[in-house]
Amino acid sequence: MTIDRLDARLLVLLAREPRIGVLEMSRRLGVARGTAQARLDRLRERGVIRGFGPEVDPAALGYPVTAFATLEIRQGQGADVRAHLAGVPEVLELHTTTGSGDMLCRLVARSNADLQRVIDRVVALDGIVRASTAIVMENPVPLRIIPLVEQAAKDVE
Amino acid sequence: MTIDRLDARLLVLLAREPRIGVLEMSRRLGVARGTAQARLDRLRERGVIRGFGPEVDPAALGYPVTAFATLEIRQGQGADVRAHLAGVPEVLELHTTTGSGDMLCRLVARSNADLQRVIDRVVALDGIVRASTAIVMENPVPLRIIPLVEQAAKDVE
DNA sequence: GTTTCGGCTGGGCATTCTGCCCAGTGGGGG
DNA sequence: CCCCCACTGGGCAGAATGCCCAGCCGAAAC
Repeated sequence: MTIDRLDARLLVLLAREPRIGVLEMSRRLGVARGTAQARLDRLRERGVIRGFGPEVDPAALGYPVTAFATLEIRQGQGADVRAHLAGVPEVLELHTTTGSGDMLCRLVARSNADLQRVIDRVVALDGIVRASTAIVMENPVPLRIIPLVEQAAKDVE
Repeated sequence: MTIDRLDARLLVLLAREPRIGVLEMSRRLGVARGTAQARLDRLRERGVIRGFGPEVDPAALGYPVTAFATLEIRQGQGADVRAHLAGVPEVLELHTTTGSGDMLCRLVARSNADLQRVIDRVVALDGIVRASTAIVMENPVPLRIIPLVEQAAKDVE
């Protein structure tokens, strides 16, 4: 459940230049190809690397508006709400959080006006008592993992 | 600023099996290799595909606790706060949102107890007036993009 | 109507990478 | 003290890549 410096360097390298192959990776890291290959395989096995899915920009798909909605859920309606929200394409992410039946979800929309449509669709379910929405204006720190990887590697030293 | 059905099929295919190459992709899609290559290049140029970074699971790095913190910011301190939070590895993401100087950030920690340390570090700055934290218990819908891609393709038809 | 142009096809080419194998080495744990 | 595991450095066939080409087609421009 931990990574060493070589793993960390590998992850950072992969994060910066995802398209490089195992051979090039081994060259940059200064290890044999088999080693790089084995490390990579192990990271995937252990679940550290979940996958290499393409990062798609919703804005480039025509959904430039992002918002976070906090949902207050009626007791015992959790499963219904989850299923409902999973069926809404504009819901990119859903978490259940501490607090009285609360959920937090990330939404996207084609415009601020369109956001209303999305929210209406989200709350169009009995199990949802109330929704409080915060529209994202800026994203000073986009989802990142490198600093954490480096921190995790340091903690092991 | 839009994608057609072939683009959508390509994105979905790529999301499901990220490691397949251009040749295999063209076979699955039933088009010439050059076409698949060209579509892929264009999607990257247009910014629809931002990259293929590895998806790293913080839990597997030893950070199984995720939380969202809403920060109330003192007027005019935005830049300081952004710089401060960018320097904290456990801050995976930061957004500025509508509302009075509010920000929303995603945090991870090694444990619930460790979360206290992270929050302390986050709020250790004059510019931050107050922090309200919600700990994530479940993640019924992990960050996803496929449904939105399919929706975007349908809207074009 | 006719021309032009961008996208797609299907193919060929040299280069590179992959997946898989091997024997040999070195250090740490049993 | 020995064994095991990780790493090294190498070889091999097969596959994919990057890059080129000529030809075809439909749509938009003229």
